[in-house]
Amino acid sequence: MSRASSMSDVARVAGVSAQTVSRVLSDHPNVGAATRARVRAAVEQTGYRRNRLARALVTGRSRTIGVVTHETDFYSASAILLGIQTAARASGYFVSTATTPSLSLDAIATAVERLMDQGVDGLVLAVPVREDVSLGDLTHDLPTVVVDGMRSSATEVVAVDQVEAGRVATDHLLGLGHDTVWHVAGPDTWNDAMGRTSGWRAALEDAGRLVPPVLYGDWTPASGHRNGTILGRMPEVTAVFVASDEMAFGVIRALAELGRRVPEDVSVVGMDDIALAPYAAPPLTTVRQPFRDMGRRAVEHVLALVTDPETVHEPEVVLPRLVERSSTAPRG
Amino acid sequence: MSRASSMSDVARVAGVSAQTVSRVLSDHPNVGAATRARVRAAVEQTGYRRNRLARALVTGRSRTIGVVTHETDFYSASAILLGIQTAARASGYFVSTATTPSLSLDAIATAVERLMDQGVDGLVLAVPVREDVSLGDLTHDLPTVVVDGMRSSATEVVAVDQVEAGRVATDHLLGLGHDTVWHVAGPDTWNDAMGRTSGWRAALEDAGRLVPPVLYGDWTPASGHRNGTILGRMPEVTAVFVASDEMAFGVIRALAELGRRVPEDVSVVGMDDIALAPYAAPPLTTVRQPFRDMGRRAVEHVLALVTDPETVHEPEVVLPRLVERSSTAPRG
DNA sequence: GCCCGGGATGGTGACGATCACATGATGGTG
DNA sequence: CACCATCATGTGATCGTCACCATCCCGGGC
Repeated sequence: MSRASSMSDVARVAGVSAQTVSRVLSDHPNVGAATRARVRAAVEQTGYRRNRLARALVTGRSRTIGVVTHETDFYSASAILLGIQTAARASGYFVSTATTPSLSLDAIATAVERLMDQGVDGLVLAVPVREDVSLGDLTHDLPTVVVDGMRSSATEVVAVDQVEAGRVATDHLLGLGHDTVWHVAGPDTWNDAMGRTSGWRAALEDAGRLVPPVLYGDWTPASGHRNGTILGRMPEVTAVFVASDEMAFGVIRALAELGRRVPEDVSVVGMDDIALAPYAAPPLTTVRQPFRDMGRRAVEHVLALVTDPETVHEPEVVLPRLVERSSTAPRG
Repeated sequence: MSRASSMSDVARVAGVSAQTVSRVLSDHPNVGAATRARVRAAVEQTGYRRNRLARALVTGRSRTIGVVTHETDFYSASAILLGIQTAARASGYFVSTATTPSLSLDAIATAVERLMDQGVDGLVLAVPVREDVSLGDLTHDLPTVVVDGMRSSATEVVAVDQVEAGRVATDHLLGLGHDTVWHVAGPDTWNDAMGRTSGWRAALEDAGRLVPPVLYGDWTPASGHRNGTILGRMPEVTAVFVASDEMAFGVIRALAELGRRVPEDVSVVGMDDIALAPYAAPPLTTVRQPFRDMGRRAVEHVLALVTDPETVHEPEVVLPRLVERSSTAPRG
């Protein structure tokens, strides 16, 4: 084809002005029924498709939202992205993604700028944004929702109650009779990870238990394995709360290598409830995170902000749910 | 801010015409050094950013590539997407994603149309496209590369040699002394899955072994578990080639539940080498797929097509590599 | 001294759509 | 029957950029 047909082509075929075509396509009320039908037919006949670029240029709206994610293949990231995709599509929006190789403010800012160059209407940051960062500076006041962030801050955040999540996991283990619970945490650059850690600590303190030192991982199963090797060598460790299922797989593997059985010798609770969690050995007790749902809600909220910048975020707190499987057992 | 600054704003500040600003920004040669500097300063001062939409409108290039993926959280999909993202960014391109809830031709066509509305310059289809489908009809002759497709077809495809992959896995098991190898395949709608199955069958036939009936899964661990329950009940099954690691987790779990040990009683080979594969119980022997690399190559090829539609695809065949871990052992 | 080539710049008109406003027809009302 | 509200449609300007062509100026060759 030499050139895609434009509105004036359609207008010519239908014998009306381009403006009328525009009205028909935008479902404007004030168009005669006969004209409308004629235009529809002409559109069909010419195979016309509205040019979104031209449209975006003049309206200032691209109907695209930008998503910044960390450049990893973690389950959580892809699940959130999936929720975002689905919700955006349902609302007739497009999704443009920018990954950032690092979590430094610079790298995130670069990703954001790339998306702004794209002309996105709103932004979902699926990366941790520290509380001391002014979101306005970062995003130049584009409607933005952060998926990993402190709910206490002024920024718009969609998140489950991570403190509660840490607490639920820990309480479950304490309830099984364990004296205390060890913790393999996520990187302290992530707000979600820190939230889980505080919940864990709070639960232990509330129960008057000893708070063991925190071990840190980087979300990868390999880092779980490293930490599992340490924990497995300490006979007093009977219960571990791991801040992600992927790390939990590593921990369990390391324990197995050291001859410590799960759950007979050590109980392990993960976090996320990834698709493979039920198929771990043993099936992993974990705290479910509604990733898709978070993505969906992030989109809904961004779109609300896009439509009306004055929208106030009502943080609906989603309570995480413990999914009990076989990696936890009463203290032997 | 009331309105982002435009080229004419910058031009006014620099005391030149908008055209000159455009030339400076496009690194056109014919601009005086002094003028160039002045314009650069003005750009800096006004915080000007070129409007990509307007640019795309007039040039007909959006510097965006569209990706169609299946709406799932499978590791493979997110890893490929990751490779695409990285490569696109490196080339200064943007990525817009559209997920399709089903693999029907209609659903895929809808996703493609959404992306075309977006004005993408090229397309990567990370979904299976049947050989009898005219890619041209689907994509209206937009530069397109398919990631899951038959290499034999006329379409532009980036893929590893799946037949070889199936063969490698099967040969490995036969080499360990197993009489034959059972197979849990992926859905027969996927070309990759079918390739693996043919490789498996060919390896068995070449070795003059009995070819057992194929069991089919849907890539999910749950489907692996279902099939594992069947296989585990048959004492004659000593070796299984599973078409994805995620299903392999399910198979292994089912075998464990039935009291069959891996690898002592049954050897299992997976496919993909997902991040969790080394942390399965036991660590999974599998065939590595270079997902990120495939994504990267898909982008490179699409961009070549965008630049020069006459580009001919040289299918560099990537040979898959067996990664031996502990889920396979010589026949006991 | 004249002419020519080419580097540096500016002006104009698309690109494809929408918006604000203008126009003409219609019909109901006092 | 004059008047105005309402609906249906057209006109012109505009969004921000780049392609194309015109213009100006300078230096060099003959």
